[in-house]
Amino acid sequence: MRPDDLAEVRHLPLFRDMLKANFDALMQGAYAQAFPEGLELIRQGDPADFLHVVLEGAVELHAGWQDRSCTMAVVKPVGTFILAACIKDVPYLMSARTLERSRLLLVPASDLRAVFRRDAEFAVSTITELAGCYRAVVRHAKSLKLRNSRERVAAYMLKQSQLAGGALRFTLGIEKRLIASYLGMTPENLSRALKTLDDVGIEVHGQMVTITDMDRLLAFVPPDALIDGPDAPGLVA
Amino acid sequence: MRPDDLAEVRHLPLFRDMLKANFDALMQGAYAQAFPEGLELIRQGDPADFLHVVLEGAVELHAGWQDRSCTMAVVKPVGTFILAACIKDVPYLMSARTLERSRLLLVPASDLRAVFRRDAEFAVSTITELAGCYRAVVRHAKSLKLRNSRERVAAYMLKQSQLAGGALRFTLGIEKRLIASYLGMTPENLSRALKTLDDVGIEVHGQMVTITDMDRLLAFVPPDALIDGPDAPGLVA
DNA sequence: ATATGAAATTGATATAAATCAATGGTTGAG
DNA sequence: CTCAACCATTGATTTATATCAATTTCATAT
Repeated sequence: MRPDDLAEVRHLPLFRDMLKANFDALMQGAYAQAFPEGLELIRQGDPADFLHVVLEGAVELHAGWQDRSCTMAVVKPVGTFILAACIKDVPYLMSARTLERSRLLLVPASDLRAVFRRDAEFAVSTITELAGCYRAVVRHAKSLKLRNSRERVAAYMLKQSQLAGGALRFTLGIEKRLIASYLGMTPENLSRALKTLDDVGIEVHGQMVTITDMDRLLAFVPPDALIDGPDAPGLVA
Repeated sequence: MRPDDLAEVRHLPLFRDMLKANFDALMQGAYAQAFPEGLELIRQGDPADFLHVVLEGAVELHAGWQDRSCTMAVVKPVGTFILAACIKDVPYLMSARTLERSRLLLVPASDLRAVFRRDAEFAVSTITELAGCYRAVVRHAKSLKLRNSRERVAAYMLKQSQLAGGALRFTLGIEKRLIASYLGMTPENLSRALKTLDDVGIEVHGQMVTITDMDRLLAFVPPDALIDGPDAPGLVA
């Protein structure tokens, strides 16, 4: 594991407030590893052995039932995933696969549980991180239940624009089929929705998104801090 | 606040492992109060001042956007809600209203935050509680994305049967319009879905549900521990 | 460059679900 | 007991979305 990785991990909200000795102990048992694109890192139902931290690349969290599956989130550097399962020592609810070549830090779940019992600051950070994750999923569920697919797409684009620093022009960064699945619709439906969204000020060509009329976009999907608000760090989709 | 309430609260997973002194201190600042039916206890967007514990009655958590709204959960005794907002000291993502006359325990959020900083056991309990809440919402989102409305209804009935100790006959306990909203569908659609579900072994008359053919029901919605698994205590719908 | 395979788009159609409208049933207040 | 209000149901219809099928586009490996 590279020293600058260590520094970056140390700066994560989850790790930055804990005692140095405890951080070092955690990292002692952890290891960084590179994985090729398309690798299934964990499968839903597996026992939760490691907290995963994305150092480089991108990881898709997805879930399946019967023969169906859907994208639940995409995590980019520097974000963590499956903290909750590790803490409760129960099976993962979601699977994870690399979307590109990725480097991950794997922190043994048992170490995690041991450390937050003796480091109050780390316990507080864990609480805050989990609360953030919880709220992110609640927002996702609200979006699914309160908006139709066209509105979800528009809100998604608006949010990506904000993540890009308010740019009116940005690239999507992930495949449209993943966005579609994340937003709870088919790729065909997303494609059609995007075409009709020029009515409200969004134009998309390939990976490039241009917001041609922010006022109309804002009128169409009034952004709501209680749905579109800031997520946990590293959580892209 | 009644002594037996106190005992019941003390037995909650969230509170049972903390030091007695700290529990007493928390309860010192807390107060129990009865509310009439249909009262809006909190509104989404409000600052999070109190952790709520349902001692008696039932509380609906719901969310709104534009002119729409939907039920996100129903909490019955003895369950807590809006822990995450209290911890992060940020606005509530959901509103809450009493479904019937209810008695609640209100614990000041600031006390909460102070106590888990000095009581490691309480911090661990909070972590575990939050992880459970997180997983409950993830399951809800998975259900919304992976199942159609008929399947969600069938799975809901199956789960209620299990909550009723595996009974093949049980009462719903909440209004159908709430169930519909919770499951992400209209009341009309729920009504129709229920009628067609006799095909797979479910019959509903009023509030009474009878599972007439468990095998067929299980074949139709193979229950999945990663979706239908046990929720946080007190979380009914 | 060209061939290959996956993603994205497009069109046609089917299905699921929402909406609108009307009716019947239940509950609680007076 | 009767009425009013709300919930639940039912039917007719519209709308949203999924599905199926066929191209086209794009990225990549050869």
